[in-house]
Amino acid sequence: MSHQSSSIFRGELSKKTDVNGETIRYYEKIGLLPEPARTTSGYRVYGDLHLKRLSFIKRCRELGFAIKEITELLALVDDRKYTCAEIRDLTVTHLKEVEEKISDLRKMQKTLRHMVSECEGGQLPECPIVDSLFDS
Amino acid sequence: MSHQSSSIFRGELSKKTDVNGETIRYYEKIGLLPEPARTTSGYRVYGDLHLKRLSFIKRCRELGFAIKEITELLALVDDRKYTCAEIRDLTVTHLKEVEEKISDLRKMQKTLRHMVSECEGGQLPECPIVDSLFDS
DNA sequence: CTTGACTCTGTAGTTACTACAGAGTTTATA
DNA sequence: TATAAACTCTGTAGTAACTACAGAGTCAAG
Repeated sequence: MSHQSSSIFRGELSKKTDVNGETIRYYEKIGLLPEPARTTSGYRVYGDLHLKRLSFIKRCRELGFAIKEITELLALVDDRKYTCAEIRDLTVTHLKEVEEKISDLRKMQKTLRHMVSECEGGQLPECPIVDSLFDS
Repeated sequence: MSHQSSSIFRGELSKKTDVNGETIRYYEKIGLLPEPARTTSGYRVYGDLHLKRLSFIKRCRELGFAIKEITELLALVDDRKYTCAEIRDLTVTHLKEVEEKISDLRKMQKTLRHMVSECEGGQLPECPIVDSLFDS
């Protein structure tokens, strides 16, 4: 038996996962992270499962999943009833959202670039950017 | 003198600009849209200047400018002291923000696409997506 | 035994809106 | 003219996902 379950306080969980300490409390409050055990004085005591779960959450957030989406993913995983197809569906849906955002931002980028290219950045109060912002 | 200044209520300003009526009130509250005149009964009365300004704001928002950025743009324009270079700077800064978002989202897109491509979407509770979410 | 670093709770602030509730006003129609 | 529909008013609260306190208690080192 070589693996010991490590017990840590919030600060260390925060360090290990690179998730803000307040955010950890927040995740607990909204039910994303299960309530940990407490010391007699009330300190939260986290174990390996919390560490694993919080890392999962962090990775999902980094990939732009919304909390609600993560909740769904975790619900499937927690149930142990998920099928690969369900997880895939959620991921594909999220991927589509990401791609739509990219497409919106590309449109902005194009327009902004055009506006900037029209502008010579002179010292006069005549600006084609302002003009184009006023003409919709 | 053929141009009359049109006086309209909030609902019509909302329709003409396609900006939610509550949002108009909000813009007034935060000082983005100047307080309009009122009828004796207290109804807001908007004129052409409000229409023009709100259209400007809307166009900026569509281009992803933050309220704070729009405030800065409008301050420069209101002062009549702006130079083309200042406006250009703000726009270039914003363009860079947009481009960073695109770059972040592209990374997400790439990872998500890879995850999805690894997954066959079968009926079994074994999912490479879940695995890759758990391994950071 | 005291100092500093940690943790606890609850609450408020952030961004950019959106959505009421409850009351008064205007307008169109019968 | 009466009344009903549609509009507007105010203030407040909710949304997403945190972040930042204040004020109090706790733990570890020197």
